[in-house]
This record gives sequence, C-alpha cells and structure tokens, in this order.
Amino acid sequence: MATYKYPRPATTVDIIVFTIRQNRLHILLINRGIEPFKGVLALPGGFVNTSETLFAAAQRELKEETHLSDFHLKMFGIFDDIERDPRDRVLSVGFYAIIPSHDIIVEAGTDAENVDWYVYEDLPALAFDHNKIVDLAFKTLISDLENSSLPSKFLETEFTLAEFQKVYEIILTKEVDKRNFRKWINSTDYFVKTDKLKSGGQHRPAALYKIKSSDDETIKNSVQSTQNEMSQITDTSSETDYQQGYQSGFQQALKNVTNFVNKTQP
Amino acid sequence: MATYKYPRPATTVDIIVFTIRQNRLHILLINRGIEPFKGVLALPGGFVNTSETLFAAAQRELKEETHLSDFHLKMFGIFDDIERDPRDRVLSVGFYAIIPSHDIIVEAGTDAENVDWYVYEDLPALAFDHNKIVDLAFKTLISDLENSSLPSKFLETEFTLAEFQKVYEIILTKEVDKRNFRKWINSTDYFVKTDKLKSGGQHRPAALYKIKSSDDETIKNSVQSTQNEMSQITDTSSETDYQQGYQSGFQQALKNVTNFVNKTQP
DNA sequence: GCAAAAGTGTTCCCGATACACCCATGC
DNA sequence: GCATGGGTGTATCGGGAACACTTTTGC
Repeated sequence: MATYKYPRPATTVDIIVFTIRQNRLHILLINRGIEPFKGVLALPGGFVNTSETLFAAAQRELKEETHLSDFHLKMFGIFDDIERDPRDRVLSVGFYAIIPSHDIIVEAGTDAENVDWYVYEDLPALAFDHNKIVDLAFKTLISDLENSSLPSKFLETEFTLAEFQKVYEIILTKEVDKRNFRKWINSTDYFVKTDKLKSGGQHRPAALYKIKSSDDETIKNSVQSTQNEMSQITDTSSETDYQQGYQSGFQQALKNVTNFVNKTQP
Repeated sequence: MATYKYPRPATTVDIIVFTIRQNRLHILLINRGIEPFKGVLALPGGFVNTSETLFAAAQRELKEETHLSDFHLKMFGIFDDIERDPRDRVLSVGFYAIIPSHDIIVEAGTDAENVDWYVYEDLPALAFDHNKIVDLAFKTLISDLENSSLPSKFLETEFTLAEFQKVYEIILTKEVDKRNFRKWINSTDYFVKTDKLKSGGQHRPAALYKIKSSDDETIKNSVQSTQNEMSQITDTSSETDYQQGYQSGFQQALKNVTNFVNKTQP
C-alpha cells in the first residue's frame, strides 16, 4: 500500500429523499446557496467526516439541511467520475430515503437557500452528476420493491390495502390487479390485519393493516442498516442483453444468497 | 456543503481475485510486507489517487502487486467501519476479479512480500476487515452467476459444456443436472457451439462452445465497466426475514430494472 | 336505491425440476 | 467390447398472471 501522504479524493454523501404527494412520486431538492452551481437544484448531501460512517454522514446531512431525522435510509451506489465536481476530486456515495407523506418537513438549513419537493418524472437539470445519481436511486428503489416491507415506508404505520397498492402503482406507473395483490399480501407474513377500520366516503370501510413486528415503533422510525456494505454493481445504460443465468437444480442456492437480508436499526 | 478544508477519510480499493484451481475456488492473497499487519495475509489493493477512477485504481493495484492486467473486474461493496484501519480513517471499495485458470501469474510486486493462491473455503484470518470483504465478494459472485456470461470467465474462450457446468458446481458446491443445464444453455443466446471438438480420453469428444459475441477478444480480455455505480446494499448478518415483494402484474417492470445490464469495456 | 370502493377464487401458462438411456471414442 | 464421459426428451409441479362478481357503506 502507498503511504498516507498522497493526495486523496474527498468523499461526500448525497441523499435522494422519496415521498409520495398528490399521487405522484416526489424527491427533495435544495436550491444551492453557494458555488459551484449556485442557484441550481441539487441533492441534499455533504462531506463525510473522519469520525462517522457513511450512514451517519447521510443522516447528519439530511438533518442539517432538511430537519428530517427519522426515515428509511439505504446506500445504493458510488459515483467516482473524475470530473464530477469542478472544484476537486470528490467521490460521492448515494443514499435514498423514504418518508411517509405526512412527515413532510421542508425547512432550509445552513447550506441550502431553499428546500422543496419536485415531481420525480419532471426533474430539471441538477447540479454535478446528480441526475445520474437520481436515476440509479430510482432504479434501486424499483428493484427494492421486491422487499415487501419497503413500500409501506411511504405510508403511516397503519394503512389500507388500497393505499398500499396505490404506492406500487404510483412508483411503477402501472396498474396492479387487486386480487393478486391481496393474495400476495396474505402469502407473506409481513403484514397483519388490525381490527380497525378506516371509513372514508360512501362505501364500505377498509380494514387497516400494519407491518407485523414485535415493535411497531422500530419499524416506523427505522433507518436501514447495511453493515456498511453494498453490492451489485449496476449499469444505467439501456442495453437489453441481460440474460438469466442457469439455475436448474441450484435456484434455491442462488436465492438464498441473492435475496439479501434487510435489517433495520433504531 | 462543507468546505474542502475538513479532514477527509482516505479511500482504498481491495480486490478479490477468484480463480479455479484443482477443482476448487481459490482467491489471491498477499503476505503483507509492511505494517500494520506485517506478515499477515491480506487482499491486494491500495490507495486511490485523485486522478483515477476506482476501477482504474483497482486495475493499477492489481497489476502492481500481481502483474495481472486483463480480467473481469466488478465493484461490489464499500466498507466504512470507522476502526477498520488502525492507522487512519480509511474507506475501502471492494472489487472482485475473475481470471481463467490458465492465466495464473503469481509474482510479488512492490508492497507484497509474497503472492499466492488460497482455497476459498479454508481461509485464515486476514488483515483488517478483509475476511468480511471476502465474504461479501463471494456472495456477490454467487448472485452474479445469474448473469450467464459471467461463469465462463473462469474458462478459456472456448470450453466444453462439461467444463462450464463444473464451474457452477465448484462455486455452488452442488451438483447440477446435465440435461437441464444444457437446456438452459440453448435457451439463452449467450453461447454458440463452435464446429471444433475437444478430444480428451477414451470417450466421445465434446463440442467446444464460446460466448456469442461480435468480438471474441473483447470478451476474453474484458474489464467489466459499471459506469462507476453500484447498488443493492447487502447485509451479511444471517437474519432470515427476507421476503419477496409483490410482483403480480408488474413482475416484468421489476425485472427490466432489477436485471442490471453488464457491460464490458476493453 | 344507487354510487363507490372493499373484498373474494379459479383457471391458465410457463419456467423450473426431476429423471434414464443411447452415442461416440480410446484403448 | 467395454469403459468413459458426451449428448438427448418428457412429465410434473408451482408461482405468476388474467379475469368478474358480491358486499358494505354513505348519501
């Protein structure tokens, strides 16, 4: 290894905060108050200190800039283009966060002139390579929908199945079959029907569901820990030559490893 | 954002080089020539310069320490435990490489007293948190077997189906059904039968296959580009509460995004 | 009673799996 | 001719997907 005296790239974290408002997926952006890209929209984020993990840095930055503190947080990528920051060599580690719609807090912090929500599908050009980071965040979010407990992070602790289904439909921009959706809900042991009902309009009240857990508060205010590891490099280019590998006879073996565990931490 | 004057973590790359020797999965380790962990086995790797991408750093380090230059290379994780390096705050980005068995070159470089192959299943305690890094590299390799073209990187450009099947069996430590395996080979359009045969012993010669590609050399000497992005945080802890998410009606949509493209670059 | 959303089962299809025998060659 | 690995097809099963009607409430 080289010594410690060489110039080293700096490291930042950038956070894509997803929420759903008015039936559309939104992300949180700041209007940059300083150069470079002053006045341009950018992701919340900032430099990583030497005394904190990447997760801690992401939590700290998001709190500083938006006063949000509890959310589902997940590392999804690293961005290392040499010229991605005009000032210096800066690596960035991307995180995405999910907050329920009712938790919306928008309050500019130190570095941000302005913080606001923007419709995901209609984003302008962002500072640095942040459009690229957002793209990968969204792709990761989509693939993470397979983790069943994830989409309920967009909702309050108790939710109707119609609301839950709507989350999928909004993110995927695709209609979902109600019967199959409910069949799947029952096939997992992730959700339980509470004995409460939600009445809303001139129709039959809907049963409220919640995540099955010994500790509801842990779920609601969770930050997803990943033991500081990530995997699965992705390529955002749109070649379609992916092909499934051979699985016969060892599909189970593959599944056991492929289906990474998601663990929450308080 | 903060200014650029704060102390910053250093960034290293560590590379797990996989190959198959004597029908067993091996990885390349160096016997560290310098403190800390002098005399202890460790992964090849080193510090990232400000003028290179993480991929370039991984290629450079591997070449410096092992004189290997052409290989399949993939980023799979980031390791940021605060105390992972006793000297300083050091982030490490993990890569794995695959080289065909016949390409084996072992030659100690600048920082390594010794470089050698070790059986994956029988590794000793390594320096730093390298055991943890190796664990995730292997898990990523397993899940990447679903990318069909990947396991052929362990072989020469032309290979028999028996050899190819053996690669799966060695890595998964599990027998694979020959008929289903060949059915799958034909169902993909990744491989083509050449008109060559390989005779080897008192039995019927086997047809040689190769990856279907317009440029065979590109495949053989490829370094996998990932546009410097990675995704899919994983957790090596062994909780088993993973659950598949609901897919009905939008499984295709999910698959299109989940099945990340693997792109090669010269 | 009627509008509006909640709730509920069955059938079809495809891909994954299990499984056994003949073929071509070297000696 | 026989030992050795190469090469081939069929039947079953399970999960994903498509699909329509009854139920309960508010007005």
